[in-house]
Amino acid sequence: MKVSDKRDNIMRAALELVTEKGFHGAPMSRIAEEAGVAAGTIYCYFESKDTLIDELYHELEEKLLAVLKEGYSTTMSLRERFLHLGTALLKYFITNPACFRYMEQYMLSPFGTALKKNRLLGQTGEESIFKNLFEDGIFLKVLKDLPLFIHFALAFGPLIALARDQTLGLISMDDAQITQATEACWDGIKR
Amino acid sequence: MKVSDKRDNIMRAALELVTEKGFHGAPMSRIAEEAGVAAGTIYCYFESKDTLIDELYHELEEKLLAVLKEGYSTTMSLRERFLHLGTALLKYFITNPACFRYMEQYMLSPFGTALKKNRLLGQTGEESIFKNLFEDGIFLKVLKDLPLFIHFALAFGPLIALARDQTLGLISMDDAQITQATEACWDGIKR
DNA sequence: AATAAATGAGTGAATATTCATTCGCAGATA
DNA sequence: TATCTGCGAATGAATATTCACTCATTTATT
Repeated sequence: MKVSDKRDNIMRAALELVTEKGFHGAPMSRIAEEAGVAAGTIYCYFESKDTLIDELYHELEEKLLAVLKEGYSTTMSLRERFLHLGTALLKYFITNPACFRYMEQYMLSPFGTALKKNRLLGQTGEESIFKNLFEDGIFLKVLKDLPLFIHFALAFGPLIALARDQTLGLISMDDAQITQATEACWDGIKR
Repeated sequence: MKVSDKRDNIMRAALELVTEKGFHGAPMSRIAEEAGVAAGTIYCYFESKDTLIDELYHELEEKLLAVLKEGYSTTMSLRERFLHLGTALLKYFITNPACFRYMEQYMLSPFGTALKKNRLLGQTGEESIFKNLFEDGIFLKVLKDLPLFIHFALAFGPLIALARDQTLGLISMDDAQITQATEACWDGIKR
């Protein structure tokens, strides 16, 4: 087994366990077991459980961001840009439920709130691509003249809620419904 | 100290600690300490930590539901009914941040997902009042012809997102913004 | 005095992390 | 080629901590 394989296996095991049982249902011992690795080995790759959790989050976010950018261009109309990002986000979460559940748990934990506070200053991550879209829309008077944070809530809130219900197995959406839901979000933010 | 005071103090302490540090940052020993009570005393009132957590949630939900029903009447127009409920919900969460943060944590934990699954069958709790509203709106062709769960997501998603950001101290909304946000939610669900 | 309520040190299980030891193998040596 | 050597990677038993929960005892109430 190669060095990088071990790191990947640890990541995979952590993702799976945290997703299924939550942060506290994922002890390092079980992560190690699941990864086919000794308990101490994790500490060859990660300083602590906290850094493992952090690094996994940032890796997932990077992948998500890459997917959102696929086929995205600022030359499209604002509505097209929004629909592209919204449906891509929802579809990605639905086809990668573990990713969604991990990111959501992270975001609601002390880790995530700390991250959010930092990002209020210099914007990074997936948020800036949406920020640009909303700012353009407000300037061009296509979107309502509301604070950015309300636009974020109106756009993301429903999509996250749907992703959650779907990954929990409470509902099952098809592509048409995904589009309908994203269009309704647009109705919420558009002027 | 009266018997009921002790129970209330335990509840208050649990709410405060869970709100600030999460379920796992709220060990029974600290809840007892914060409540001014011995560790064993909690077990005079609650069978286990789990039942304490459950009972606290249901108590908070009951209070919230009572507030939402204040001044609510099905004789109002659908839009008025929705704006009443939406703004009342958001205002209540903003003025009771601990309540919001507790309920959100609960809902995302295994406790909450179990509860949600049960409620899919026989509807109870705060959901039924919204369910009636949405069903009326769809029947009267005032709302989009979408599955109920999408309406729930469109209506609650943004409000919850805003309540979260506000209770985390990331934003600060005034009454006008609360109304604007709720009106935008209406735009999302209306035909 | 009799009963009930409250106490808090104690118990055992679980957990994150450490560290003395082992392992595997890339080069060096003969 | 065959053997040795050094070293970082990997190990997993041991450690120290934390936690939910118990129960013999004390305190309050009637």
